[in-house]
Amino acid sequence: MDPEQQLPSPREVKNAAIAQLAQAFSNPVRVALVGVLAQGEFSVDVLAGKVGQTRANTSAQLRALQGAEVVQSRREGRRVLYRLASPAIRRLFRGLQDAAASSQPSLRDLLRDYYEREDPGQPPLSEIVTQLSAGRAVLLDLRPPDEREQLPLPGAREIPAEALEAQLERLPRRKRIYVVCRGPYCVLAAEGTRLLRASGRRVWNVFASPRELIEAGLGA
Amino acid sequence: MDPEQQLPSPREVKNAAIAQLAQAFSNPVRVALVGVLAQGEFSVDVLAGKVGQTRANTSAQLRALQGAEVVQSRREGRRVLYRLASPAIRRLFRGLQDAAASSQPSLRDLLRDYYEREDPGQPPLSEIVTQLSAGRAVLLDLRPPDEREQLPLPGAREIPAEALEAQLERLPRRKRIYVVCRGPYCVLAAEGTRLLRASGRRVWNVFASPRELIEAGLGA
DNA sequence: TAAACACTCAAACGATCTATTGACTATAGT
DNA sequence: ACTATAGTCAATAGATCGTTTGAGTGTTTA
Repeated sequence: MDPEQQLPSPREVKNAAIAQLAQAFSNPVRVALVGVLAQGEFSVDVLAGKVGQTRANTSAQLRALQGAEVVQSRREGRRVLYRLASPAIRRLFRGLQDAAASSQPSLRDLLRDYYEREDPGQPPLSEIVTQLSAGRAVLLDLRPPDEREQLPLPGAREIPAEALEAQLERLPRRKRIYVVCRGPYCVLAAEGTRLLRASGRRVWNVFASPRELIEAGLGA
Repeated sequence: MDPEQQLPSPREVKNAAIAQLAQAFSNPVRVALVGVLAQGEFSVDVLAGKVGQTRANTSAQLRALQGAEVVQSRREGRRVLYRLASPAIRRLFRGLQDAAASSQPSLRDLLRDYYEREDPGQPPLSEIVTQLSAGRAVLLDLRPPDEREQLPLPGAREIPAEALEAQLERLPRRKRIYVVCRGPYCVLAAEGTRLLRASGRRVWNVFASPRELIEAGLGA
């Protein structure tokens, strides 16, 4: 019952486990990797390209994530595919993003500019889904094709972020447009929203991930 | 719009901010400090005692936490009192504990032994509060006095964990007993629950923090 | 069987982190 | 003013981390 023992106490084991888990997220490259893996399952080379790192370093950081039981891997032919280890990890990653956004003033300012979360015109998710189902609004999916296909959004217009400027004409001028990308804090979605607003359209950046949209009933 | 720029892009800023926040939790001593600070506001020396570290190291780790905007401090006389910076941090810490508990097999085994979370006899929080209000059960608060007084639980029997064995007689033999301590993953609560069960009493370790109990209506 | 591909591993380097030591600063009490 | 108390700071040494380089391991295709 003594809280201070010489041998590793359960409390120390617990704190060490939490520290180990947090340590997995303590590096920007690993955070970027988790951010991509939140979209689906990808090979080392694809991940390396998406986060802008060498193959070797990407592999090393993935192994670090695997050691912390944040990701899992499986071999398929000559590729090795990585994915998040559990829904608990997905929730934790979202929690980290929320906490970073709401607790660090510097980031909060950046994000207010970018994401306009408290945009007063933003309806709740259920209302957005209703509008989309009724055809009173359009959903625009800015994800790159390989991420899109891992969890497609039924009925969405699909334009990869980097092609948005060139394909503006595919989008209605008057109808309400909801933009979605990797998740609530995705930079691409924020930039796309700005671009579309500048073109005079009525646009909102949905503060949710594709998964949340589907869970809210999209396409059901 | 190019996702790969040479100057720090917003995405890199965001990932770096998340990494910095996670880094604050990547050390067992800092995790222990946050765990204590989740209970209230304490001075450096008190914290050093609770986590079993020197004053200097405790101060240094607190400064690291402050740099990540996880804690704040204020001076009162010759003491400096630290506290968590925001409710967002409190939520994040809880999320980290949940994720660690549910995702790391090694820890999950340890915790199953200790916390018996899936104890089939454990009613929902609201029901527990109802039983307590009606006097059909007893709430036992095992926190040390200095933490207890930061957020007292109305109507609870107060026995610090290390005094529990000596004061067993203060507790009823037949009535249902709910044990609470620092939070759902508190080792002291788990050990206390075991001790009480061994004495033949009907005991449950409430899977909640004192704050959650009060928010569930305790004493209202 | 050889070549190409996708990835991992080992070594190595500088950078960062952790904890200790002892000196230093600020406040309160005598 | 002196002393005790509470905390911070600077220096340091050992450990860990992050990334690159080049070699090595499986797997598939030619």
